[in-house]
Amino acid sequence: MLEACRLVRNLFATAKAYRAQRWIAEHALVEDRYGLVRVVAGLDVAYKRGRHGEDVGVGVAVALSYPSLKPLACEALARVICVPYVPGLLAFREMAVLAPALARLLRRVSVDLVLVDGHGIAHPRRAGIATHVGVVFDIPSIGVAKKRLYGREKAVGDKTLLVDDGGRPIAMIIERGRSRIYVSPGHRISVESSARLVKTMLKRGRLPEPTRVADSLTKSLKRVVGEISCCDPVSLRTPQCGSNSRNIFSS
DNA sequence: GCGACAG
DNA sequence: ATCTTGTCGC
Repeated sequence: MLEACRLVRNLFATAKAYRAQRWIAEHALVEDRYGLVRVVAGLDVAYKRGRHGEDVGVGVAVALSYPSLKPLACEALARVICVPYVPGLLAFREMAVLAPALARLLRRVSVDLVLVDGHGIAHPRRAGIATHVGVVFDIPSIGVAKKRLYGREKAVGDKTLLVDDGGRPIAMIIERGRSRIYVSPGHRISVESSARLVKTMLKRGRLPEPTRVADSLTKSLKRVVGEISCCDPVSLRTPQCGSNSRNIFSS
């Protein structure tokens, strides 16, 4: 079983991944094509080491009301991840858990916007994980990253942007004290709107609420995930959210 | 050849 | 991302 994963690892073709990303980028819309925002989803993945050295990914998709930012629903699952982390190819490693989680969340709630942990078009091929999610689901998405991957900084007025080789804006840097986050469009939204919306979701800590809650849930859930031997997704019991118990999401 | 390099 | 000891401060 471990050999099977090793095989997949070796077969992973960077060239084909690049082709797929060029396709994703071609289909990404960096304009404001979203409606009234009532529900925002946060996506994140955490990892734990399996008994035999495999990576087990725990993916979470949580829906929050907007602008009140109260948890409404959450879907989570875990599975063995055979794709290695390669800078620029993060989506191929995390989509395996994020896609099923988001798909199931969308079955329960009508989501207007998705915040993904990672970059959107602030990527060497304009196809960061937030763009993958946005294009694949054809849903407005924004990438929120803690570190830069691509692009050079450029001060414009009182703001700092990230621009590509052609000088085109690809992300906005939002600074809070000594820390900063990189906000870039994933799909169906502009750089300006991405930054404006994310700012309205900054509550406590460094990340916007949907991302912070997803991150918190992901870390809590991985502690209660048992051994997973196959690559098939395993559903995770999710904390009840909404009316009565939103306390679980506090931390 | 030498850095840079999301999570 | 994950691992991981000690330390600073409310």
